[in-house]
Amino acid sequence: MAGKLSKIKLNDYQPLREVIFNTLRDAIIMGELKPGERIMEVHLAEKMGVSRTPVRESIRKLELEGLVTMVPRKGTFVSTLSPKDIMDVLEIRASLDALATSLAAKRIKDTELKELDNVHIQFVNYIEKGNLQGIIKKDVEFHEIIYRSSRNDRLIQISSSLREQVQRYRVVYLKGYSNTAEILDEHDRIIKAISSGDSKSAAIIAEEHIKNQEKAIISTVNKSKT
Amino acid sequence: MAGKLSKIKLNDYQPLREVIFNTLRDAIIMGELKPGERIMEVHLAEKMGVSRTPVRESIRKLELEGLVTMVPRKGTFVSTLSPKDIMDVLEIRASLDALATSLAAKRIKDTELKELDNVHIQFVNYIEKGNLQGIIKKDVEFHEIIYRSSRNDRLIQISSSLREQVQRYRVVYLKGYSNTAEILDEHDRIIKAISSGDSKSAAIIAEEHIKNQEKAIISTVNKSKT
DNA sequence: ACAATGTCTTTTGTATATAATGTACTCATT
DNA sequence: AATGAGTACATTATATACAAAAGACATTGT
Repeated sequence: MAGKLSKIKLNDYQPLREVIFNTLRDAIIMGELKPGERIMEVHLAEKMGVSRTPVRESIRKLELEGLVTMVPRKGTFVSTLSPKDIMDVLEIRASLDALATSLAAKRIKDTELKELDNVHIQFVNYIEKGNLQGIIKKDVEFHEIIYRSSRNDRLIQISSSLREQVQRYRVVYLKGYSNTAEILDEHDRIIKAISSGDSKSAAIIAEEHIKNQEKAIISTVNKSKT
Repeated sequence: MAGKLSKIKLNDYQPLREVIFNTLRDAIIMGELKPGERIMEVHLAEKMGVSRTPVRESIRKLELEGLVTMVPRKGTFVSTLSPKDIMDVLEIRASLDALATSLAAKRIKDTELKELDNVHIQFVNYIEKGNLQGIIKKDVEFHEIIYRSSRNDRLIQISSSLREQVQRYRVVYLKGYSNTAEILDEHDRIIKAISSGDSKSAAIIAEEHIKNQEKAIISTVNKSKT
């Protein structure tokens, strides 16, 4: 059991900068820190009861993730998120989701397939109950399992960063999901394609799935313009 | 002329951490810092004549780019780069290059098309002369123009980070290019597809182009095993 | 009244100091 | 001789101190 213990301890310790990084990232994604809002090191450090150093290090990482924008000797701001930005992200995600799903169709294990089924069932449940938090959670899990099953670590990493961006946009501008029925149906078809090992159609459906999101967002943007 | 002066000054100023970040990144990509090699803050700071702070901040960013690996309270090491890692990267690049090239076929401007032609001509020249440095440079430029023409900023950013990884692998393990004739032919066909606006075949050719690189690398790996 | 300049404040950029942790080595004990 | 505790050393993690730059505002000259 020593292995387990040491592993637990390893997961246990987190440097302050990691804690702060996660806190800030979540705050930005969940819209608590709004696009364009200024981030001041001293202020944050005081608020969290730490010194500026770990705060600074966290901000550097957020910068590379694109969540904040730094202007040298001026300050740091929460990145703005234009419709063009989110279109760019979705354009990429369409490709990468297609890739991940087709890889998953080839490489998924039985246990993962079962997980996928379970998560989907819970997803359907939450939709029926109208539980938005639950819906979001299970939607994220659904795609996470697929990405994990692709057996491509870097793909997992990149796509989760992209997913964050979309999530952020959704929270800040859309404030929720729409067309859940359609999403549900697409998830159904994705599961079928993966479980039958049909990587070609898995890719096609996954790509459509994202493109439909694009359309939904475009229509919302246009609506808010008029 | 005041505008020009102030503009120059603006571009001129780079925080130390940026300079260090770039220096270290290049050193890793060019194989001067070898995979697994340890990176010590004090040591680097002394060597570059600065304090530890900007060095640390640079390392944080390198970590997020995946070029170094940190173990809390132990130290930082140049990331190792297994064949599996590089296969993962190429798998993604195949998709993203296909995407970028198909987008470029739709969105490229005449001036960029001319640039592309020019770079390709220079590329051919360098191949004939056997100038390896030149070949690499023009190959990079070729793909950079295509990515730029995709008009998708995030795609540009992600793919250039992936390209760095491949480049690093090439330098560290392969120490050069092979099958230049094939690459040349593929670039030719990519230009044709883009200039005729044929996004479908542009995507297909670009994907093949990367997959051929995969094959080349796989065969080299297998060769070095025996 | 308006523009230019200077100074004052705020905030970031960099350096250094202190604390905590991991590693390696020595020495004693079995 | 092998193992384990203890200790010294190396290195990172965090905090604080100091320097430099940018922005705001007031003051002064025209």
